[in-house]
Amino acid sequence: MEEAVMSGGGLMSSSGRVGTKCGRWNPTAEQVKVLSDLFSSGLRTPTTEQIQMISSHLSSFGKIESKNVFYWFQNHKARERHHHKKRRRGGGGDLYCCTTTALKTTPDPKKDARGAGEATEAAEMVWDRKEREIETLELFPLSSYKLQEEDKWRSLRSEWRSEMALFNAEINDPPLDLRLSFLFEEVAFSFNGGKDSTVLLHLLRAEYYLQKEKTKQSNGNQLDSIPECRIRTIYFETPCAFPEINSFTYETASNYDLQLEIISLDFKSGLETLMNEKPIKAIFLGTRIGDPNAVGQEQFSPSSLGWPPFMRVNPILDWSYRDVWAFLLTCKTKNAKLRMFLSDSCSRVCV
Amino acid sequence: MEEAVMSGGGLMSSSGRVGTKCGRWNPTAEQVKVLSDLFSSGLRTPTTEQIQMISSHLSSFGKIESKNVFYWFQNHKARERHHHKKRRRGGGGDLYCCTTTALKTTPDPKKDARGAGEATEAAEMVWDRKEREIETLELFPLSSYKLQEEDKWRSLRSEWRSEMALFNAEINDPPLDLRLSFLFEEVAFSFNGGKDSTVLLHLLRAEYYLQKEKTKQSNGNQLDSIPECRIRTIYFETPCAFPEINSFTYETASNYDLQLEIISLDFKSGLETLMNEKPIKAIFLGTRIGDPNAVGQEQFSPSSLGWPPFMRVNPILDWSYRDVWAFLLTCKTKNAKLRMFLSDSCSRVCV
DNA sequence: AGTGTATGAATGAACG
DNA sequence: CGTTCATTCATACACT
Repeated sequence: MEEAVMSGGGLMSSSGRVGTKCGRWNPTAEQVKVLSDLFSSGLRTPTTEQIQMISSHLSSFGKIESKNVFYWFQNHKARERHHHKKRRRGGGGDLYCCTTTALKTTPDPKKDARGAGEATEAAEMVWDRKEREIETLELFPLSSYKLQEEDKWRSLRSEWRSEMALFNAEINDPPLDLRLSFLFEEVAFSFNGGKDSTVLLHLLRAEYYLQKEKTKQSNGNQLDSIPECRIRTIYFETPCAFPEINSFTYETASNYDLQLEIISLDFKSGLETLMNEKPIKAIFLGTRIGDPNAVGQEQFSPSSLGWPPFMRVNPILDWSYRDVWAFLLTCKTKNAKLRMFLSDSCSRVCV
Repeated sequence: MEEAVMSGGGLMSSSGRVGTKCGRWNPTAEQVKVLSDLFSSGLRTPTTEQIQMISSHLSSFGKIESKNVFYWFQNHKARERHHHKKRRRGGGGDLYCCTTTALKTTPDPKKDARGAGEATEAAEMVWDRKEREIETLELFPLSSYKLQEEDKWRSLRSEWRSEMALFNAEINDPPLDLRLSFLFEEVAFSFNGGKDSTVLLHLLRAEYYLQKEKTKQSNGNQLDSIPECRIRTIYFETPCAFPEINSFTYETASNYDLQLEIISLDFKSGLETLMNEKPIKAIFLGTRIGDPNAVGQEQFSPSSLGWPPFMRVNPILDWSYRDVWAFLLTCKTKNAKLRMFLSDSCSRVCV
């Protein structure tokens, strides 16, 4: 009984759809988020071109066809209307009648819970295009930071770790692990000279060297020196930036041997150009909660529509201002001397 | 965590859902019965209006929303189809393959069992809108009949009681207890002059006085006389009734000081009018198994769709014809002289 | 306490 | 565009 009835299609790459039978499209959490955002922005019946755009945009977050987008909007629209009708009529003296549309367009609380629960799972799927045997990198909680002054760090790290644990316990978000090979292949890092992205830079470098060391030891190869961390670094050069920021950025880049890829004018098309040269699946960002463009973002958030499709990864999204400062001071970063110049309005990029 | 996420609406009566977390709709046995009846009557995809009607009708038996009704029919239909398919396909050499549709439209044997098992529990919940400390009235088995000739009664009662016990054992239906205060508040009695409803009248009066006596004794108040039993009595006056029935009905009513509320033409709207004046949660009926309108009814059966919502209570549903006669003869009711005029087709009312 | 079944809820895919 | 079908997820409950 219970045969795999469908799957009439030919040989499609065994997309690691988790528990589902793959008979039909199963949107990832990111795809749903983009679609919902568009819907709540007012989009109801996208044109064919729009459907094409959205579909190709979303294809970065998982298997998808145009018709899926088409059906999604059609269903969502119809069900919104249906609910409205039911609300209006059944609104007699009954239980649920409040909340016009807003509550309905945003996913149900229950679905939210589900989405949160599956977030990492879905995010993992995006990375999960390659083999599994590779060592992983735990970003939450921070596993270790061996670059320097490891001892001074320990207290702070335990403090953070407890914060993380609390946070994770609250949102039921287990540590995210990313795979190093992918991390340094199709992933970029957005550096803007600000405190937050500097923190992120150190985190990435720390993890890089930590993992490299592990690999080296397990290989028994003690002679080769660890190659420098050369994560692809993108600098969105804002005209409003203070000169010090720019100079600090370049200085830092040379300090850490970063190959800055500078985008100055049109961020979107500039990024597109970069991604055409070499694909980018995800970009690490120093966004923190409270940032103007952090609204609606989570640790993993698909890029907004209109932008090239990629995953925005915000590892320090939940870091507090104090965390950042403690981190940087402990790191004795040059960044400290620039603190009076940094303002929130200029220190963020990318959407 | 795990708040009661939904029920965005305001103050809803704390629907005393038993063990469930109320996360989702949990239909009562009455609601399921109505829905199943409608389904087995052929209804598969009710229109929006029908859904509204059904929903508001069922809201008298417990918390319910329109979407619950919608989903219920959708699921029921789909699962019926699914089972059909499985039957057809898996017809290989397996256990159960016979019985085309007929068996499926009627509720599953297992579901039947559950329904029976929960019937009293759910019914109790309907009554359970008030406190619990009040004395209860056992209708099954008949607890006592102290009006008159108690002695002559005893044999018959024990006989009945054994029948009841057998019956109860078979359908696993423990004695139903109703609460007096509710019984004589939002409950009415349908009297039609027939033997059965006359029996029921005596039973109700008997229980009334019995309980009153108990209360009086426990209060130590021996002086006050017990007030007359004034249960609300509804008479559905059928034009086809023999003149003798009508006259007997009125005579009986005056004998027992009943305030007859007469409904003659349109039963439904007439009943609605009555219920608007003073709400009626349940109506006692003299329906017995074998009556034309007894099909599908149980001791507690929600009113049919199209009727105002109330609970039909059929205390003597399982009484035999002989039981009724024995009862009435022993009671020396005037009813006896009318026996030749009563026909089944004219002696039933209410659905 | 784990397991299976029944079923409420949701939603993708389509039909007319 | 409203409606309906098919499939799947999630949960309550029963059984052992």
